[in-house]
Amino acid sequence: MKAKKEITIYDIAKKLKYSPSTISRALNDHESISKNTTLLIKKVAKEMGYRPNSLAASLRNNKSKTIGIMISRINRPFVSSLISGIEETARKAGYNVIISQSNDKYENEVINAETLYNSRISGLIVSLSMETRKLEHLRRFMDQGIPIVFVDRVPDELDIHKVIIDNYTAGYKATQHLIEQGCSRIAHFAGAQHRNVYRERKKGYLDALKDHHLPVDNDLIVSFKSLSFGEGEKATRNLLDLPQPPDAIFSANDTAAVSAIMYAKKRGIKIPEELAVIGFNDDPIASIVEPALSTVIHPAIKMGQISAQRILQHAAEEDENNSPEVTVLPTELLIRDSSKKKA
Amino acid sequence: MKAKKEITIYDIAKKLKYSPSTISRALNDHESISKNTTLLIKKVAKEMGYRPNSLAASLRNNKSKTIGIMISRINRPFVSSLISGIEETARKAGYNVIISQSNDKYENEVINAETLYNSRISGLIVSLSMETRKLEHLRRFMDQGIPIVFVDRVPDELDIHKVIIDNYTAGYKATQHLIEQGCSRIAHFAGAQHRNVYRERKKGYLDALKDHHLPVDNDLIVSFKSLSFGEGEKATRNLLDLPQPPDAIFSANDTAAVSAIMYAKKRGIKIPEELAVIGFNDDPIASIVEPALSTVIHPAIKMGQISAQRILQHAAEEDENNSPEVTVLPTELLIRDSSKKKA
DNA sequence: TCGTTTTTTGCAACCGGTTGCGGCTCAAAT
DNA sequence: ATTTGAGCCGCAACCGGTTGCAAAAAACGA
Repeated sequence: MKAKKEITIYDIAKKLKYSPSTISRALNDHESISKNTTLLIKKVAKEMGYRPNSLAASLRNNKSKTIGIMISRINRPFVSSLISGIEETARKAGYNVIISQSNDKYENEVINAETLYNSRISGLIVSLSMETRKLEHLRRFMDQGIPIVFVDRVPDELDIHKVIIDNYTAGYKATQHLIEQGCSRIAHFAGAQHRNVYRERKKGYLDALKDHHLPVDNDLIVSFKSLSFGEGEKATRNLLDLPQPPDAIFSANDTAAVSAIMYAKKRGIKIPEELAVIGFNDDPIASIVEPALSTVIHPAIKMGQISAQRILQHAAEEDENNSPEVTVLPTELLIRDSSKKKA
Repeated sequence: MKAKKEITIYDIAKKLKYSPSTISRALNDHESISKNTTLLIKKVAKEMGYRPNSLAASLRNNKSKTIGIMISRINRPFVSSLISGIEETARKAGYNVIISQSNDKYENEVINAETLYNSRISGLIVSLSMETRKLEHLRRFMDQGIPIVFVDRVPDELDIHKVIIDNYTAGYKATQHLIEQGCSRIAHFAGAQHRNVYRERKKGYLDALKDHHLPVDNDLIVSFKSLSFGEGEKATRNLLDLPQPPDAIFSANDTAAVSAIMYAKKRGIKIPEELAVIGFNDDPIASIVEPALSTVIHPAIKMGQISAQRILQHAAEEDENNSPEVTVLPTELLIRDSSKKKA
């Protein structure tokens, strides 16, 4: 249990009769150190088993090679894939990733922001909690020039970095697909409307109806709090009990869509003949439910990769030409059996 | 973009005419500082907007308040729940969590271990990659007295901290349940046998058969590489093509179990009448597939919480009475329709 | 009142890299 | 021979807390 002494640059310096500054510079490939010395120092460093103390460097630079992530909850398919993408690219660049969950509570997000700030992260990737409406808790990062990239659930502000999908078009296409299958009373499971993703999906839905001269029936638009399984069942029951029940549902997520399918089947409703269903996300459950759920593919891992790249790229540039970039990734409609009325 | 100056303990010291040492001690509730001064200092610190620079403290202590996690892949239901539990308890204690994925490659695990080590984490939680057979890459942590807690996929060594479930009993009970349903030719989808979890589940399966005087037929035991959906389908096909096909399957995970159900149904096999199926993990897909999959519940979040607590507790104790603890959590058999032959 | 104990606080070194600025060396230019 | 300058490298301060040891202050006892 004796803690073996760590090798420092001072040890290398002493051994090689160089100054610590030279060792430091050599290890960082500083140009003002000759090729030969650099090579020698690196060789000896390796031999001695030197490993850099990133804490010391971080302290000096007041910046740790770490990317912070703020998300709602890790154990959701979309989120964990997102993180997976971030972690992968961050690590390749020698960055660590630290994670904080808000559990969709604004309050937690504020606390986590503070903690992450104190950790001197060099960049922050945020997918907003369901509750969040203000960005005050993130102001500090901006003031300090710490790059923030918003991903998926982003604020409406314009001059910020975003990595999103085209929710509007996805919603439009999903609805249009249902219309093309011959559906005319299409219900929509809508998420919280102050979150861009759900608002855009709904807008796409509405415009698709409009463009195809279908009436908008507010009874068919259900506002969800969390798009959970239970909520989905209840909503489906209400819809099916309507005097004129819908002949299709476009749900803003897969969980609710699957619950609709399962509940409707229990009632003896034929899917997709009597009720076509399409979801959003392509969660694993989408391909398991029967009939398999048509859905919109969300490039979660890629979104994570791109978000991380933005941070890394910002960290690499010494000057701060921070023109906020908005990246919109394409989605894809994945048609399975739950919406395929025509052969 | 002007980086506002951070408040340090020196600023507080100057303002209050105390020395930085006193400030530092007061903020850490050091006993040798009088109650009054402590209170005063804390008040002023708050007023001035002081926030501790954990990097500096970490450097001095050569230990950052950070827990490292090594797992295979984040985007798997069990793993993301595990992390969720770790993150939650770690954060409550003021610790950060940094994550590294091995993608089930030993090579990556080695690299990640090195990176985490260099980050001066104060503890490490590890669920081994599928490939890992040696622990050399973790030796460094042990030598430095950095606590390691293994979770779920753990090594066979005895004198280490482990948080696991009783895979043997779970496997035994799952198999026994199938036997009680009247099944006599029970197949097993087994995972890599050098990983404790899969080995134990198989042992439970074998012992259950033995105890109920059922023969062990090696044709009915399929060795999987990764227990994936594709592998599951193929294995099921082979089993059903057998002269004497099985009347039940106990799969070491849900993915393969679900694939078996779906494939068998496609062949017109009745579940559970002709083929009873039981899985492991209770992934979301388990409750979606039809008939719903019986499975073994894995307390993933709790496992994460306990693992984190172990680390925190070790960090709290100044003396190192490191008697390795092994925590075995109970599992529960969740009987759904896929295995319910009798009413 | 004065020495002794206990409490409270300060000094200064330390953790391990990083970096502005200045110095030294040696070759090319004048 | 002297100047100039490019190439290499070292000095020393710095990042912001932490802590052993000693000193100062307060409390106590005789």
